[in-house]
Amino acid sequence: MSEPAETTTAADTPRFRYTAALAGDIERRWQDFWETEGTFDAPNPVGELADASHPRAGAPKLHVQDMFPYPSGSGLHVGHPLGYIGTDSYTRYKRMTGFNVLHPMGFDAFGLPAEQYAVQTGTHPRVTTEANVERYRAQLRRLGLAYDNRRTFSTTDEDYYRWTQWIFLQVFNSWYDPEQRKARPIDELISAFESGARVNPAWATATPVEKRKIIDDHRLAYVSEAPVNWCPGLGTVLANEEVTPDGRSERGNYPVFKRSLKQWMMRITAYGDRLIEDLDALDWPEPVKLMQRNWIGRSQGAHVDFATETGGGTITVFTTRPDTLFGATYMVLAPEHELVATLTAPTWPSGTKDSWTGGHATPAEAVADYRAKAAAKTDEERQADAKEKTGVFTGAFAVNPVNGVRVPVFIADYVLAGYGTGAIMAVPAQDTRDWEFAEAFDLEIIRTVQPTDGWDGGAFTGDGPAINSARTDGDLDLNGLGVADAKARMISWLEARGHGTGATTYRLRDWLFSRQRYWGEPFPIVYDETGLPVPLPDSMLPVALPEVADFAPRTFDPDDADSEPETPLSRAKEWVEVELDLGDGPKRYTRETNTMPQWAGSCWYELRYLDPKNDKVLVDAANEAYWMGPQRPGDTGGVDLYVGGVEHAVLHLLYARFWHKVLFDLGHVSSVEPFRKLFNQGYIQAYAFRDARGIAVPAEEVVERDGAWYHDGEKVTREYGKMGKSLKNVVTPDEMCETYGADTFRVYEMAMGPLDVSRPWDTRAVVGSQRFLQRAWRLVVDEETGAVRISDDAADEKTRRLLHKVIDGVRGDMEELRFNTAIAKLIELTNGLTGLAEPPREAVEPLILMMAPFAPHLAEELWSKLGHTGTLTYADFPVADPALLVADTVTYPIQINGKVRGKIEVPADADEPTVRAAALSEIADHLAGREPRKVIVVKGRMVSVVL
RNA sequence: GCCCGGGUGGUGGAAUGGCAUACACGGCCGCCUUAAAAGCGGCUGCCGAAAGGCAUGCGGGUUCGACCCCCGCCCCGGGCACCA
Repeated sequence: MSEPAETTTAADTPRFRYTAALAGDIERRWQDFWETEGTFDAPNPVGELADASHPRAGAPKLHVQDMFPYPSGSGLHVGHPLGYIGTDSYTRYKRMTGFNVLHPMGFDAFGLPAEQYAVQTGTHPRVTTEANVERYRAQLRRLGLAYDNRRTFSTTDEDYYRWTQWIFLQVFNSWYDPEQRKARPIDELISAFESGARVNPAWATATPVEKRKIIDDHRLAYVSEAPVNWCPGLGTVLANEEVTPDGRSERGNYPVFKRSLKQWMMRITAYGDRLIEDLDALDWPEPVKLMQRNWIGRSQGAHVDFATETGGGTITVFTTRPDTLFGATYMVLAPEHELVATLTAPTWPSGTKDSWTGGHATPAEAVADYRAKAAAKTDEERQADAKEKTGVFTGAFAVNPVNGVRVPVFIADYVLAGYGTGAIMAVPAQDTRDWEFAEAFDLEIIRTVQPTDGWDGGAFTGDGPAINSARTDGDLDLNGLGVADAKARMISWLEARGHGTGATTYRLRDWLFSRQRYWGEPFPIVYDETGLPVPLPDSMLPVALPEVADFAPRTFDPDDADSEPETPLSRAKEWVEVELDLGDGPKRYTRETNTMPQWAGSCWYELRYLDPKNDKVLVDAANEAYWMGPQRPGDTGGVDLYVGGVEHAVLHLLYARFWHKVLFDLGHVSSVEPFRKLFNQGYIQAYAFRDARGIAVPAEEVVERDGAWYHDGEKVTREYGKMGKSLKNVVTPDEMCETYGADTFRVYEMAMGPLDVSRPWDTRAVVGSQRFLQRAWRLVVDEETGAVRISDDAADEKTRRLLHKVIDGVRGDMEELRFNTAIAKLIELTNGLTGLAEPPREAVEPLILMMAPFAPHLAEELWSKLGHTGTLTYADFPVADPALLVADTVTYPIQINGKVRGKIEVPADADEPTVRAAALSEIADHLAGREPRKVIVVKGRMVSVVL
């Protein structure tokens, strides 16, 4: 390396001080070096990226990945790279401990903002997106992040989305076999129907088109006419996961309506059980696992059939508490339930209470009125009204199958059409909602579980012995059984008598997979004259996005629920209408004009990093097995460490797991899960300031005086939140690199707290990290002359002990991602060395190696100044000498009744009686002749005396 | 309402049963400087002149000893919310 260019600084700043300018010079040089040398290229076992001569070829592997960013137009602020710097520090450390490290970075570049910008300005989304990606690359490069640059891509690259489309075809060409609990090729289902191995009564007589429909209904990707979330304001439909609990779009906050529309779906529900069960094997934060469990919402219980008296058919309910069936005193259907019309009685039966009729003369009127009111309510209003139970009696009665008792049937909006069967048996004694309804409508309450002593009334949902739960004929008696046993007994009775079956239901719905947008992956699907979908062969991939004049989907008045989606691609007429030869000669086809949701590209990118140049397969089996395969029996495989924000807990992470499992079932990957270990980093937030009018003022211009804040002499108020343009509190990594240098910025971000904790940004405090690096620099370089001032003499005993204590501590911290405490220890070591006239090489070299993960440019520079050639990337991380970790003397604090009253220093190997005697003599004054009641000596720790 | 996570100096944080407040910021004092900045050194939990006392959200408990374990409560952040 060449000597640094002379830095221009104030006249009296020492010429060789580690200033921002010098740091910038060092950083640029090393970034160029790393890039030219391909320093961070990780060798694959096979293929184009294999390299048997690499220092880590064949070494134990480590695959660490960040959730890749969407490259937004405003670039990075200091909060964005927190996780990237964390994984970079960790992987640089692991490289030095012998691992072959894969740490790639890419860009999730399809998505709404580029499209909306395109709509406003007419700029093609590809142009905007590529410019943003270049800006991100430059910003990340400047931070010295050690990526394997051969493995980077954007999801918008044709080479990439070609494989996204290929995976879609895999999903489309599969069905889920519940017996084998896995996806299988659709051809196997067709063969099974043909041979009769699987019985489908309609198959034998079906026409070819009908057979296609039957098959299409089994595919894992399918078109369905079903209620979906239609968002007129965005002009597109949305997945359930993209709709907020108050019924609005997560992006844009527009109203969302339930509309029945023909859309692509993915059968993620088939994987509900496996998605829940396999969570147990993952090393993920518990809250994220819990959110996924809740979202999937598996509940186990039974379907129970209730006969109806009026000939309206059988009402099937789902219940998690079949044990309480003797306490079912009424039933409720969702207002939209299909049996409501046929059930509703012509007149009010005798015994109808006034409160049940809603003031109407006939059940039909009451039902019609209630249904109209319920339909008019938005989800939001429905929730707001949730406290008060409403409903009306249908005039119909059903028969409780367990004891033959007649129970009235109501409709009420507290029962949801979309969950279970849309109908419930109501057991007020054991269900809070049913209790509230029963009180409001004066219905009977029969306890079937004995509440605990002192229960003050209300529904009892806990465990207890069953009561009032026996048939008079002795055929069934649950009394005395606990809830679990009673459930099991009841289910077997229902099954034996044909009244019901054990059952499991899910809250999870199938994944709505099509969007009415331009900037997304086109579907590799065309439609023939039957209107049924036809998959394109692999040879026709990629299906490239066509050029269009107008990128916008048709949007509507956000409240216009009856509007119809219209896709941008449908306007590219010459693209949509196409002649193809799909095996039976050239024919006219119509292309699918929806595009895939933004999640598609991020559903599998962890796999493409493994083998990004491969144009034969998605990922070579040997490369996949090496980087992501299971490491031992029972292991799920997957990325060894995946770092990102908790906001993707159910969206991205659920979809990616689903796709990965399909690919596993079809034999394309050996790992069962995409991400073995997940880590949620915290957020860096910032203070923002507003003046008296409530307008945000530039945060950097605000000064603090006596606990108040002022801007231009005017008092302003402070708030805490995200960094953003509108709050005028954005701080960028570029500014930090300019003012302090990238290494200082990196050290500061890692030192300011644990990686998983959110915290406020404080530019003023960055100088502390710069001072640390300056002190370390000064250990090696004379600031005035630039000469290396290291001594080759042995370190003194004290220095040596400090060094090895720090090595030991830093290794432990690095393994556990405790970067803040690792840096604190490095600062202690540095401070311990700065006092020495000539710092010993023996201690300085390990210090530099240990600093390398956090301040890689500085470390490389000092390493070469100490006479080493090339990079330290693959140098060995220091190892502590165990002999130097045990002290030869130990200081024991002495407590009297829990308060420290003295200290003694004794040889480390002193036995207990010696320590005890020394301690008692030390505190003789405090004892004043009294005999201690008890003396506890904790070896190596302390002495506790009780008076 | 239910389920998670958290509450430690002026600030970010350290300590997972054994000397509470490591490390850093800020503040104060000093060195250097014509001066300022930068840099370097010292002090800095609170009360108190000191001796000493008091401090890890609040109240109890277990223990020789509790920020740490247990019980009850308060506050902050997040998730879910009529899911039968």
